[in-house]
Amino acid sequence: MPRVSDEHLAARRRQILDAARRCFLRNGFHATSMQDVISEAGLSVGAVYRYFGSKHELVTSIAESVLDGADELFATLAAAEPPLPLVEALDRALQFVESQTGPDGVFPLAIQVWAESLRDPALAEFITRLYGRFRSRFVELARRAQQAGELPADADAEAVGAVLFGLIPGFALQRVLAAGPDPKTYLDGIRALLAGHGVAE
Amino acid sequence: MPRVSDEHLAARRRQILDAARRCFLRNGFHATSMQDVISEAGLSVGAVYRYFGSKHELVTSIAESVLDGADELFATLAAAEPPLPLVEALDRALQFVESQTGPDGVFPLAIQVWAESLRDPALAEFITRLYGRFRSRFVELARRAQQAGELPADADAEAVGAVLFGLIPGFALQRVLAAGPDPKTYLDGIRALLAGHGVAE
DNA sequence: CAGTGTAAAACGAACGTTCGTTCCTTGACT
DNA sequence: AGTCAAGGAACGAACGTTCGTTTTACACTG
Repeated sequence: MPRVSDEHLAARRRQILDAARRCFLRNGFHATSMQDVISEAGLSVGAVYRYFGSKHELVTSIAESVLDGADELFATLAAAEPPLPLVEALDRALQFVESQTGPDGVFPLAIQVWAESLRDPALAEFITRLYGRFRSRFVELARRAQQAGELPADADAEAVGAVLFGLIPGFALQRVLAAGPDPKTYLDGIRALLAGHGVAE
Repeated sequence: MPRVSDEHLAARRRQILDAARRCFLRNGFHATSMQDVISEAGLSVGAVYRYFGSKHELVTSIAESVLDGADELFATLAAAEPPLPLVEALDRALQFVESQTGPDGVFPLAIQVWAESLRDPALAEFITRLYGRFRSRFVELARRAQQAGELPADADAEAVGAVLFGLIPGFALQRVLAAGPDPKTYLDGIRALLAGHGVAE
C-alpha cells in the first residue's frame, strides 16, 4: 500500500505503540520481546521497524506518552481560578492517580520507567525535568494556598510544594504495591494532618 | 575445598550476593547477566550455581535483604518510649531513607524490586505484606501522636498512618528522580502542613 | 606422621534458545 | 511502470543453564 495518507501513518504508529503498551504492562520492558509487540500489533517485523528504529525507541516513546498526561492535570489544578482549596486540589490529583493505578492504568508503567531511568541517562534527564515541573505545580498550589491563609505565612512554599507532590506517588505506590487505602480515606488522613493542633512551632 | 566450614559457605553466599548487588545497582536486574555477577564475584559459573539455583533466586534474595532493613527502623520509631513527636519520628525516617538514596544506597534497588514485583506474583505478595507492615508502623505512630494530642482526637489513625508512610517514598522518589529537596527542607514542609490553620473542619 | 581414598567444591566448555536487528522480496496503489 | 509500505527468512550475538572434569581438604589407615 504505497503512498498512503499521513493519517494512515499516524494510525500505524499508534497501533504499534498501543500494542507495545499492552505488552509492557503485561510483561515489563525487558521481558517483552519485539516479537511479542509485533504479534500483538498484528504486523510484521519489517513493518514495525519501519516506524521505530529500535526497541529502545519504543520504550522511550511509551515513557514520554505515559508521563505527559499527568502534567496537564497538575497544571490545571495549580492555575485554577479562583484558586482551589488545598484539600480539593489534592482530591482531584488523587482521583486521577487512582484511575491510573489499575492493571490498565499507566502507573505500573511509570514504575518501570523509573527503574529504566536509573540506567538510561537520557531517560533520567527527561524524568528529572518533568518531575521538576510536576513539583513546581504543587509549589504554585502551595503558594496560592498560603495567600488564601490555608498555610502559615512564613512557610517555605517550595518545601510545602515538594511535600504535597510527594503525597501523590506515596499514595499510588501504596495502592499498587501494598493494598493501600482508597483515595477518600487517604484524603481524610491528609485533612487530619492539616487540622493538626499546631504542635510544630 | 571440600568439607568446608559453615562459615565458609555463608561467606561464599555473601560474596555472591554482594557481587550481585553491585551488578544490579549498576545495570539493573535484567541487563545484568549471570556472567556479570560471576565475574564480579571472581568465581566460576559452577560455583555460583552451587549456591543459587537460578538468576531469579538471586533477584529474590537481593530483594528480601534490601527491604528487610527498613522495617527494623520503622518498628523502633513506632515503639519508642516515650513516644516520639511526629516530626522527630519523620525526621529520623527521612534521614534513614536519605542515606539510602545515593548510588550506593539500596533505594534504587527498591525501585527495581517494585518494577519486578509487577510481573512476579510471589515477589508481589512479599512486597505487599512487608509494605503493609511498614504502614502499620506509621499507623501506630499516628495513634500515639493522637494520644499525645498532636492530632485531632477524631482522626482516623489508619488513614493518617497511610499518609505519613506515603511521605517517605514520596520524598525518596523525588530525591532520586527529580533532584528533590534535602530532608531538612522536606521536613520544614511537613511542619508547615502540620501547623496548618485548621482549614479542614 | 606419611600416604591414600573420597566426597565435595570449583571450574568452564558447550548447549539450545531467544534475542534485536538486517535486508531482500512481494505486491498494492498511484 | 514506478514507488514504497509491508512481509518474513535469516543472522550473529548473548542469554541462562547444564554437566562432565579437575582440584582440594579432610578422614582414615599403617
